[in-house]
Amino acid sequence: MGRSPCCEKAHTNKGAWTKEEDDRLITYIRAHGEGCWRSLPKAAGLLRCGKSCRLRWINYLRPDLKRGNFTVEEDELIIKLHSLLGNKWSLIAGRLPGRTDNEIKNYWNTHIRRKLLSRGIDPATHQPINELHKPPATAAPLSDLRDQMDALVSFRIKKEEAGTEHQQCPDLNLELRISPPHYGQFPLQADQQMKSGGRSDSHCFACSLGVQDSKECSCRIEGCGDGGGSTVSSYDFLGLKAGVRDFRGLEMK
DNA sequence: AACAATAGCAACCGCCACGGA
DNA sequence: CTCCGTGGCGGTTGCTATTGT
Repeated sequence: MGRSPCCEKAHTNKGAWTKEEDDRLITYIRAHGEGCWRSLPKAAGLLRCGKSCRLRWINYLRPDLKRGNFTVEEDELIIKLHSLLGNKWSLIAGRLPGRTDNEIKNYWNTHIRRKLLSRGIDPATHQPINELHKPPATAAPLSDLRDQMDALVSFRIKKEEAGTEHQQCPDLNLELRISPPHYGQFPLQADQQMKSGGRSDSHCFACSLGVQDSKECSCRIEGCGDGGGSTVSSYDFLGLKAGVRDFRGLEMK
């Protein structure tokens, strides 16, 4: 038994969306909100698979999208975040209000990669290309790993470097910090986290990145943001392997 | 003007994590 | 604990627009 397809391919449209399809999707989501994507196409009268609807909505139709060119500040922020997070486009998008992971991914591949290469920087490693020709180091000693840990933990994007971006987006705290799961302050949650392998259902991604009191913040911790349902389910800090879901808090209000 | 090459981006595909049964 | 359905993510594809010859 193979994996069941996400939709009945024989009866679904593919390719570019028409204006009418867009209208149907928008109308449906405005009326019912983002619900079960699998059943949405049928309910909305669309011959599309749920995944396709979700993608179209998230990447193109959402009302809070910021269309248009990326600013220099956004450029630099993307580069910094990529150097920290790698190809975690959804995480990077979470730090750029109004931008989608797909948009950022495309922008990276078409513009920023070339920009970095022209600066003599390897876009994958963010190291000077010359450095790549040095003989590879042998297994990193523990002290080096510790240094890298420290660097990650204390990594900050300086506000002054971001300049106008911060002024334009006061909610965007550019003091980005990656830190190990925080257990001490919330003993009950810590217990839940331990039981679920480090996951938390109440500590949102915004908080874990140091953007408490922001619009992105959606956890229910006192003194935190205004809520909205986004959660961080896991964040493999050491490997920067994030299984972060639904952190954008973009439900229709 | 016609064609080829390249760039840009929307959309698709396959995999994986999560949560509920 | 395991299985399965679903949503989400990252990589890739393919179409269209633009630029070069």
